[in-house]
Amino acid sequence: MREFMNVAKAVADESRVRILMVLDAGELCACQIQEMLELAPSTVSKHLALLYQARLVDYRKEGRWIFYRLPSPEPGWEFVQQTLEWLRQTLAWDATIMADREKLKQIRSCFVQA
Amino acid sequence: MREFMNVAKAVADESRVRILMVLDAGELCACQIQEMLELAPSTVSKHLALLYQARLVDYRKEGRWIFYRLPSPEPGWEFVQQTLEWLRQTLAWDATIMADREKLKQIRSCFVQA
DNA sequence: TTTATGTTTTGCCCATTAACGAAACAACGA
DNA sequence: TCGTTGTTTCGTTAATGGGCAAAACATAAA
Repeated sequence: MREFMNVAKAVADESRVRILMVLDAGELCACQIQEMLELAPSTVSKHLALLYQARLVDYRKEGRWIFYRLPSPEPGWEFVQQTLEWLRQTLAWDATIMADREKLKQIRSCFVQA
Repeated sequence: MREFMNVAKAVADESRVRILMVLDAGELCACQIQEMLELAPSTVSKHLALLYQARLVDYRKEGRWIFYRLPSPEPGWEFVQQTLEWLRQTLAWDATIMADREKLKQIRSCFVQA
């Protein structure tokens, strides 16, 4: 139950839901997510830490950047995938989510790795 | 998005999740739910009102009692059913939920309508 | 080494919310 | 009618949680 509640609370915030949905299109570094949400870096960092605690995102470090992505399926954590699937089905055509995807195209095109 | 967030916030509380799962076995009056959760009537009433606002429960009045139940499928609100299905799949074997079901058997057997 | 950039941690403020008790409301029974 | 029972509303309190800025941390470039 505790693990379920962690996940449920994680998706009970609009910013975090937007993060998950935009990561569905591929990994992003924290600064790209910050730019998309237009929130302070510390705020976004906290959101990402909470999503990681709930096992809803994974990350890798590369140079100065930290790239976040949705987790790959893991035995014993099927309900994480079910949660993501629930989000996809419910929010696929949501106006906010679609606008975020559009905005992200711009952000992606300006991003260059060293 | 607003409707989705209402549902997401509704299931981000353990008491409310327990209510939904126990209603999956059939309708209950508010006093039975109160007895199961061991919370003050006013607290449970507020939880039920919030679940109703999110369209996650429905109710009917009969005499002095108010019976709550899960909603039947409605066109345009498929995601409510998807949410309930997500809960069922995730929490079917949860210890808390199973204990609640057991406790409810006692509560049901003591309940007599006028 | 110093500077710049990306990220997280810390500390604080403000809004939200879960909890309760008391009071109000509703419906039945004596 | 008057109590009794079931439920909700209201008012208050304590805990939670999202937001920011500033400081700390990490890594790469100058």
